[in-house]
Amino acid sequence: MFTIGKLAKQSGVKVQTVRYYEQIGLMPPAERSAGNQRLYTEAHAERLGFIRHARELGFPLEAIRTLLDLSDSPDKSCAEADEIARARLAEVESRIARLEALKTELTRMIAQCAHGTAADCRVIEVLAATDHTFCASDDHQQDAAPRLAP
Amino acid sequence: MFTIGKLAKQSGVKVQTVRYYEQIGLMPPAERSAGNQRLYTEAHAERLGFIRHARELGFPLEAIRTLLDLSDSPDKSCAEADEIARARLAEVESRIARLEALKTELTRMIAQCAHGTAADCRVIEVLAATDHTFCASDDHQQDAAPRLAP
DNA sequence: ATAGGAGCTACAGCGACTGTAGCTTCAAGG
DNA sequence: CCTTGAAGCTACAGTCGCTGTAGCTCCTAT
Repeated sequence: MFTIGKLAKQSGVKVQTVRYYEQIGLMPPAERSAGNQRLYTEAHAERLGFIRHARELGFPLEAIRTLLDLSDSPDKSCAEADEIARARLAEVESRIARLEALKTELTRMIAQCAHGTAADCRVIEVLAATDHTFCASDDHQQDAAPRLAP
Repeated sequence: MFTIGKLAKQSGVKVQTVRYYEQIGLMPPAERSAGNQRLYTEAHAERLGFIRHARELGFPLEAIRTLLDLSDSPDKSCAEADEIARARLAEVESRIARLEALKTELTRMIAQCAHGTAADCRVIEVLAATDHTFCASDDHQQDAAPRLAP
């Protein structure tokens, strides 16, 4: 049995985050010591490790919830897990494609910058072109702004 | 002079978002009609177009604020704009690299899934491995969870 | 006995919006 | 002229996944 601090250190997740996971029901409520401190076992550490790893792979917490449910009931079909992973893969692939388009455009913008005044700045000029005249493709949408065109 | 609805439609930004940009000072306060409705000119439309385009390229609003300031004072050096664009490019490149690593790992996970029960599911097994035994690389960090290791 | 580190709860804040409630105003049709 | 419905207004809550803070209590070492 160890405290939340040890658990956090062991798993590389912050103390606050562990409490947050408990609050949203991703981690089960921990047992408490006489002085009301949370006490954890290896089982908790494993579950938290699972969550952390899934987060590193970019799965949203709701997906992780489902994956944990599946992992808790080993007799269920893993089709759902497969589907979640495939959806995440598709997402990653589409993000890569969009980012490649961004990279192309940013590279062009920067290459053409003559390092003069803002009036002649290619970077600013490209951004100001409402018609995307200077863009290599129209695909540079929805990166940091995922809901621009819903 | 046109209303916020036309401006929003014309520029592909939502009405709420336009008001939000005004609220945070990215768009100047609009003139108002007798009945207190916002009235916009072409100049506003251009500025909003600039913002939208920059958002599509993933620039954060603070960076856009700086870029707009530069664009408003054409005599300044464009070095700052160049720097912002370069920083964004670096960010995009590092995200691509990380996403490629994720893609590799997700692909492997999915390929090994035998479509049986959760007990034998490769997807779940990989996630449960706290030591990253099954990972092709340790680089699959900080995608959807950018602050896991701050 | 005391110091200080670790734990506790509760809540605010991040970025960039989005959605809702509950109003007022405007434009078109009857 | 009146009504209706769309579009506008403000103000605020919610999204996601945490992170940070305030103001406590508790545990451990000296």
